[in-house]
Amino acid sequence: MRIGELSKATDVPVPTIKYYLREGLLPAGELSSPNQASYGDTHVRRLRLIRALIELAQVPVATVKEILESLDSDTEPLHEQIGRAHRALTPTRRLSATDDARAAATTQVTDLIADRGWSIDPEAPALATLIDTVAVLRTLGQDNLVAHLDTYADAVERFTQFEIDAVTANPTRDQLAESVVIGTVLGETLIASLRLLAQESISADRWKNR
Amino acid sequence: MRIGELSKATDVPVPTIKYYLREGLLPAGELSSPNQASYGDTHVRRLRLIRALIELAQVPVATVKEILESLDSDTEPLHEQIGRAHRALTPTRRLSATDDARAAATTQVTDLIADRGWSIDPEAPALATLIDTVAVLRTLGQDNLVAHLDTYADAVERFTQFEIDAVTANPTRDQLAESVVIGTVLGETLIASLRLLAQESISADRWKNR
DNA sequence: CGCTTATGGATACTGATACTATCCATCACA
DNA sequence: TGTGATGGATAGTATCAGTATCCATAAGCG
Repeated sequence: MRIGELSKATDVPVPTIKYYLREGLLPAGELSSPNQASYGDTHVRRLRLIRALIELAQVPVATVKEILESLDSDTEPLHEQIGRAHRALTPTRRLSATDDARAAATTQVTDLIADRGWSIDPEAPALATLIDTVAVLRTLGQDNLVAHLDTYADAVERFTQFEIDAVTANPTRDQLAESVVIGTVLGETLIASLRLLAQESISADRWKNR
Repeated sequence: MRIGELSKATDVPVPTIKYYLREGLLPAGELSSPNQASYGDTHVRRLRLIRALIELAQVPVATVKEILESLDSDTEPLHEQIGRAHRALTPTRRLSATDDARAAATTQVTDLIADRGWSIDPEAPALATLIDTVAVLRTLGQDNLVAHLDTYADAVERFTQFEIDAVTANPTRDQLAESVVIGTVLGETLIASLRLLAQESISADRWKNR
């Protein structure tokens, strides 16, 4: 398959494919001569994955690169790989919540984790994000949402459990790792859009007239 | 409160505040003379909200503007407002899934909605995103994840229901609308980070050694 | 009163990101 | 044999989210 065909197969413009090659998102094709390379099925798959991450999940190119690199290093333990993907997916932010809201958020989240018996690395990037989010919600006066953190955690635990099960069903380790990454990233998009739909439906029922 | 104090109170640099004023994210302060304005508590709140949307939820500035405009138009019915926020939050994308995956995804999602009795506008932006996501997951060979769409929907329905309840508790319509927007956007961040934490915990338990 | 600092408003500049465009010396193939 | 595609390199572009600079004026202090 030449680059033009790859482009046709995936609907990605040739210059964009070249760009991804340059950036190291997509492995180079097999060179048969200095200006002739051939691409295979893995390239089609990989390219589709790249586009899904970028367009659907809005992951920045640099982050996609990191994620794919971790995917391609099969020496790394799976749990490490997940950690790497999580880190890549969690932006660093510096936020303005009031100090007491932040303190309250920290204890609330710590308690939640303890209550559920979750084993969380204190350095986990998602931990900081969660605390920040709770703190901001409090600062913005949304205490009644935050009060039900537990309900959220219940629901989340539910689908996370089966996600891991579904993903574990993969026979080879490589497939497993890929599934984990895809599941982590696109799963979020899936959940988010389901949630918006559910909201729309419920809001339609409840607020037709307000 | 002058702009410098507003800056100190929210930890947002003065030039950035000026930028938000220019862009119409933040209403102008009350002018006492041609170059002297005073800002109040609403500005502090609004600015915090803006930063939360931008930094935590990664919402682009232009989208924040749209959302806030809809928030400030109290003539608009609540359901319309939510639709507007959803539209602003859903990026338009053009994706490469295989045609049969896309067809399968469309029927699956349509069935899901019918089964649950959800009332969804066929134009709902989240609908297209959901179909795309399912289609891409299928194309990428993640059928076992997609097979449990229903499980996801269950969990999502669970917290959406109580979110709407929590938010409905707001006394005034303005507060309600604000809560809805904050809940919609920051709720997603909350759920996403909870999910990452749950994943980390389960993955730690299961794959310590792989 | 005078002097330093801050302010509102306007305009210009910057750095990052994600591509596009152009060029060129091959190469495939009709 | 010539027309179009290709790999590789380099340069250009559009958008985004701020920063920086300037200016005339105003506030706060000593």
